[in-house]
Amino acid sequence: MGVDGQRDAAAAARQPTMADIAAHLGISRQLVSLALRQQPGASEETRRRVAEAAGQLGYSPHIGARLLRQSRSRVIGVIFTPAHATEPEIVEGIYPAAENLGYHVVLSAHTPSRSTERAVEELLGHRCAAMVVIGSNLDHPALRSIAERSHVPVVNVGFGRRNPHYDVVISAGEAGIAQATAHLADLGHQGIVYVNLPAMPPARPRLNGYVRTMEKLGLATDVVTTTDGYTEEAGAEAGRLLLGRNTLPTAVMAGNDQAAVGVLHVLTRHGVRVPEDVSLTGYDDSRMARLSSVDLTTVRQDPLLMGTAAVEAAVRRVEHADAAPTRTVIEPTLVVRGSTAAPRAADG
Amino acid sequence: MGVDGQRDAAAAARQPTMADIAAHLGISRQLVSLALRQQPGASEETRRRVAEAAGQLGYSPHIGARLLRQSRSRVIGVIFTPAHATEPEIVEGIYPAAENLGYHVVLSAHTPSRSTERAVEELLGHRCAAMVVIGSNLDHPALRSIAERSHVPVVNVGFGRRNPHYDVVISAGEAGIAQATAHLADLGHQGIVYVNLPAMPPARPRLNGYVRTMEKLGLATDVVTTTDGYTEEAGAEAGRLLLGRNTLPTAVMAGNDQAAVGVLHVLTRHGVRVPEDVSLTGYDDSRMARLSSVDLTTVRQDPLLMGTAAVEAAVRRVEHADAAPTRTVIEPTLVVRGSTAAPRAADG
DNA sequence: TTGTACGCGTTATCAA
DNA sequence: TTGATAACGCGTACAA
Repeated sequence: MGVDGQRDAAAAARQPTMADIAAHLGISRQLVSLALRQQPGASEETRRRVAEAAGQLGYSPHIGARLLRQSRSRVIGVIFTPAHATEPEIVEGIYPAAENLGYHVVLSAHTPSRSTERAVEELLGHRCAAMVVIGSNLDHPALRSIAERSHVPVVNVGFGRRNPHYDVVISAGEAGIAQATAHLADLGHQGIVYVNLPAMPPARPRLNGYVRTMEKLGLATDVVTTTDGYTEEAGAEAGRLLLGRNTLPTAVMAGNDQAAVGVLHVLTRHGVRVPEDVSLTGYDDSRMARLSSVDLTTVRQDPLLMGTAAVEAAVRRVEHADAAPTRTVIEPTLVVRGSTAAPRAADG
Repeated sequence: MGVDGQRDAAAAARQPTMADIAAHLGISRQLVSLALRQQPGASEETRRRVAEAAGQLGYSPHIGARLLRQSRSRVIGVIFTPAHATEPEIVEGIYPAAENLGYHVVLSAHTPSRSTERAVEELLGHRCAAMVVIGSNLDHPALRSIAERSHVPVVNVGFGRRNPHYDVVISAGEAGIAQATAHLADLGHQGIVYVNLPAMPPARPRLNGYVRTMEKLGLATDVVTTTDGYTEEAGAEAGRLLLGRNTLPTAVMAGNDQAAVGVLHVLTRHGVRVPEDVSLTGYDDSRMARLSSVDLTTVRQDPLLMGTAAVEAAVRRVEHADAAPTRTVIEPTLVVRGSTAAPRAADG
């Protein structure tokens, strides 16, 4: 009782531990551990009492201590950029996927003031078993270097070719843009402009999808290239370039949703109606695209699926040390909304 | 040499530890610890060799082990919603602020599939010294319960009154809206509609700011209330309500930027020009508001400042156990852009 | 300047 | 079914 009292009093100051629960119930720490982990070795009655005491004392397991003891880490580190558009949704997909496979998630933000290097360093400090890097601005050598130095499997999400150093999870940008292009051609469009955003990491496959599909359809390509960035601002720049032409095209495809919204703003502000005068498509199926006021035809990457694929690739590498890095391609789907319609010439 | 060789070989499989560095250099592990932490007790030469070996072996300190050993935790847990608009910017402000004060940051996401409770549980598992909760959808009793059960200081960012259970960091919504209202009145507007978003946690003070300022100016209040949500969709709903009226007001103030953009989309799509026909204001100075295609007059909350204030409040509570929770009000500033102008009647 | 001994909270191995 | 003991990586007295 004297010892219990001391334990209880001390527990008020710090987070309760297994020892506190054990002292509280008058049993050993180890038994508490077994009971909490649902391992064989504790009686039903003991299990019940331990669970009750844990809830009552506000016990939560010390993740660091557990990790320290266990030989193998069950932590997946995730590097992401908070301010970006699609990445948060991928993060949302990572949590349930990791949980299903029995892994923890530790997030590390990459911001203008916090380099990817720092984010990596922190994740290694948490002894993550693998790292998922979402939408980084790193090139192949940089990613390769991280994978080699960190001694843990690395999964790059968003772009990249198959390679022996890190896994890649990617949406089939070429196929997605091809679908959107074919959709516009089916509606009767012939003058289809593509707004290329070279600063966007997965810009190249999307451009390829446009060029190849147009060639296959026997249509002339018409690409507007923005100078920098790949957000609304870049789209607005493209919109102004289009307005400076003698005649507008009947359809515009933007490299992503944000740029499409930038185009939309500029066009509508100048009295051009979408889709009556110009059809418009985006890419990503971001939240903005779904707004009734935007209602953008776009291509869905399924960020949840990408998050799941990233976790599965990571866990596969963790649990099979000799497995070679893979490249997973998530097939995108066209989402037709109100921003595309047949061109007026084809109407009459 | 035999022992060193074993250490080196074993280090290839796991992350290197201080013991690996020590074995590599033939010195004691504790000396490595002193040298790495820049503590007195190691020679200049030793320090240099240790730093070199650490870099060479790819050593990074084991955060969990360090936390376990040290009596006091220097970790600040942050709960945020990845998909929200302003919160990521607050997160970006938290990192440098925490670093300045010598604290680590551990993020925990609150998503549709991951409750705040879970996020709290995980942060407690990391033995954070304090928790910062950003833009939660919890009410006062829930926050109070978290603060009491977790035994660590809690800082709520975004809304809330002063109370004895947790700190509050808030932007002065009333003052911000008052500034925007006065700005519109100065331009000559008299029929100023406020788009109230009751689902938004800090809705009340903003509404108050509008009502009180209008009364002070002797103008009639005119509030449009949305049914749910507080994003573009809610703004679009308000925009449609306004279009259904016989005459449009000359100025519309939205409860936040997202709603303002929703209003903007609906109005411009129906041929209403902003600001020529209707002036429009938002709140938050989000990235969207700064886009040249949106160019929204808004109120700046300074998310970085809020992040800094949240960290400072948390650290204060951590380092002064008997300190009472505070309420920090960040003064917002009006940002005048192109979406507001004098009404046409006042022009002639 | 360097090394020894111990403990943080947990899990794992073994014996009772 | 339970309990003693060791170990994970690190920091910190204290001794050499």
